[in-house]
Amino acid sequence: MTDEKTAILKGTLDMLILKVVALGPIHGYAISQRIQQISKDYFQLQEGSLYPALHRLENRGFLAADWQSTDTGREAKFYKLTRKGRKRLETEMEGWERMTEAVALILRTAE
Amino acid sequence: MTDEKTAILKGTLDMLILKVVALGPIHGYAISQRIQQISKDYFQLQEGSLYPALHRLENRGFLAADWQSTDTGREAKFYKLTRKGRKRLETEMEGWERMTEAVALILRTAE
DNA sequence: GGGGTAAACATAGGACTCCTAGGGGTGATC
DNA sequence: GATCACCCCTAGGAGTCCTATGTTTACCCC
Repeated sequence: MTDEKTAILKGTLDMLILKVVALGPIHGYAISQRIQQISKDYFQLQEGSLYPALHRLENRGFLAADWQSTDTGREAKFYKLTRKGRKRLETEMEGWERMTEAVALILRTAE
Repeated sequence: MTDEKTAILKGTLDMLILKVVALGPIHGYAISQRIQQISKDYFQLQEGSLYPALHRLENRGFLAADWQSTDTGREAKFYKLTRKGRKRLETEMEGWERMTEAVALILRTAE
């Protein structure tokens, strides 16, 4: 059952992650916090969504990772964009623009 | 594999259909044409997506259907919005607004 | 020292949605 | 009478997100 709680539209998450990583190297756990913070709590990213997404982005060559220690003294996997990932982000953003415009065309149609 | 061809964002289709049906009673086949036309060919709705969507919208009580004949003299299943469907469309449109705003917040973040 | 909490990672399984690829019937057109 | 456009339908697969659960380590408090 698709209920109203499904906040993140399927297919959007990758773009959001790429965008946040584009702001600077960052580890997974912090990505989810950052997305939540920037979106003013609209997106509450679950870890069960986050980590699989990170792995597939890495597998596809959009992200590169290495282990470093955080401010709080723990080991964490820091991600950064690859060149391919930067391109991907661009095309995804353009696609998002076109898509939302197409939706807007329909939603604004008054008979 | 998620490639760039995936035009319709999962979860958006129901809203688009409800909106088009809200413009006036219309049968399934015409819905897909109308969506394609209004969106200036951006959305090319497949029948394998359309009909299952119509059935679930009907099952959930958002659409009501009856058979009538078209201009071209064929039998077709005409859909119209129920009261519940009209409410659903409203909440989906509000949700869409909030969601795209949240995405915009993230996409426009320039460190 | 022991217990609790937050940070940080991970995976399995289910639900849902969309698409591909079929199938079928009818009216119009050449 | 064959082809095309119209009009409906379903099964199966791929992909994405979520729930639920598990692990380890740093920190805090008593």
